[in-house]
Amino acid sequence: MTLTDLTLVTRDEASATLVSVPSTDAACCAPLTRETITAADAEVFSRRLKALADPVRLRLVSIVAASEGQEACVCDLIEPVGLSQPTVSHHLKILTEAGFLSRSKRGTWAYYRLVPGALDAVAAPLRSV
Amino acid sequence: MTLTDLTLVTRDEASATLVSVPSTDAACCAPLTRETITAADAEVFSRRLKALADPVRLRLVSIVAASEGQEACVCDLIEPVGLSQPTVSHHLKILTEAGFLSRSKRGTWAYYRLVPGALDAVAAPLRSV
DNA sequence: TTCGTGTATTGACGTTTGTCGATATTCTGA
DNA sequence: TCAGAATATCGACAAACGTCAATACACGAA
Repeated sequence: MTLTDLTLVTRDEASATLVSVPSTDAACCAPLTRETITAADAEVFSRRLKALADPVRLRLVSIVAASEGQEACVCDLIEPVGLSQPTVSHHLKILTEAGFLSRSKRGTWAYYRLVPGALDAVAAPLRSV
Repeated sequence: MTLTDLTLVTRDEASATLVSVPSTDAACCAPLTRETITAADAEVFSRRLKALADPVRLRLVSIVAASEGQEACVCDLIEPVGLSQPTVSHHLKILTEAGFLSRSKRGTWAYYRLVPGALDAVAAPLRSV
């Protein structure tokens, strides 16, 4: 899990609210505009956003979602994004560790699949209603 | 505008789809899972996500939204995030240039306000329905 | 077991990012 | 006009990031 390396206290000279425990909300936290996000929740949420905030990774997610059976192997993704195989694997790892993709190996091929609801969970805290 | 430094063609040895023009969709692009995002749209969308993908900036957006009249001056934001004034101004600039906040100066104070619909516009392409 | 193929990891490199102190800018009030 | 206050910009620095070539690993086929 990516949560294991989460630093709960980044600046201990700051206020006590920075030490609060992350929300147990599946979507990480309440809508940003409804109540002030805690420092811990902001850390968790920004981690997920960072994983998505790269043009190559956005394309990978999109291509996987649009593929036959919502899954694709690495070999199918190298040519569309135009990067080296190690780089593509690296991006896929980041997306997988962030919970957006799941990996299943069949033979020598590694198939990546979109995790249902993962994108919606990120979108939820951004919605105003 | 931040769009002026957008490099439409990053790798000309890649496929022709990388050279396509960005979508005119207000939300930047169609849902990621509905159709494959173009390289240009991915560049634009990742720029907005990057602006949001920082724990301090998430807190700033959240605090501004929760403030009286949905606006706050820099002086109100320094203490809650526990960083220096130049750093807070820097983050506010990034959020403003990305279109999430608007700035209005009254006297020596600079008031930042949430741009209506800006967060929803980012959330839209992430939704599966 | 050995070979070939698909994928992951490692190590290196240049670029970008977040932060600060120092300083510049802009405005108010006297 | 000048002094002080709020904010923005600049320059520097360490840390994180994106990329690649080289290499290691895992698996199927012969």
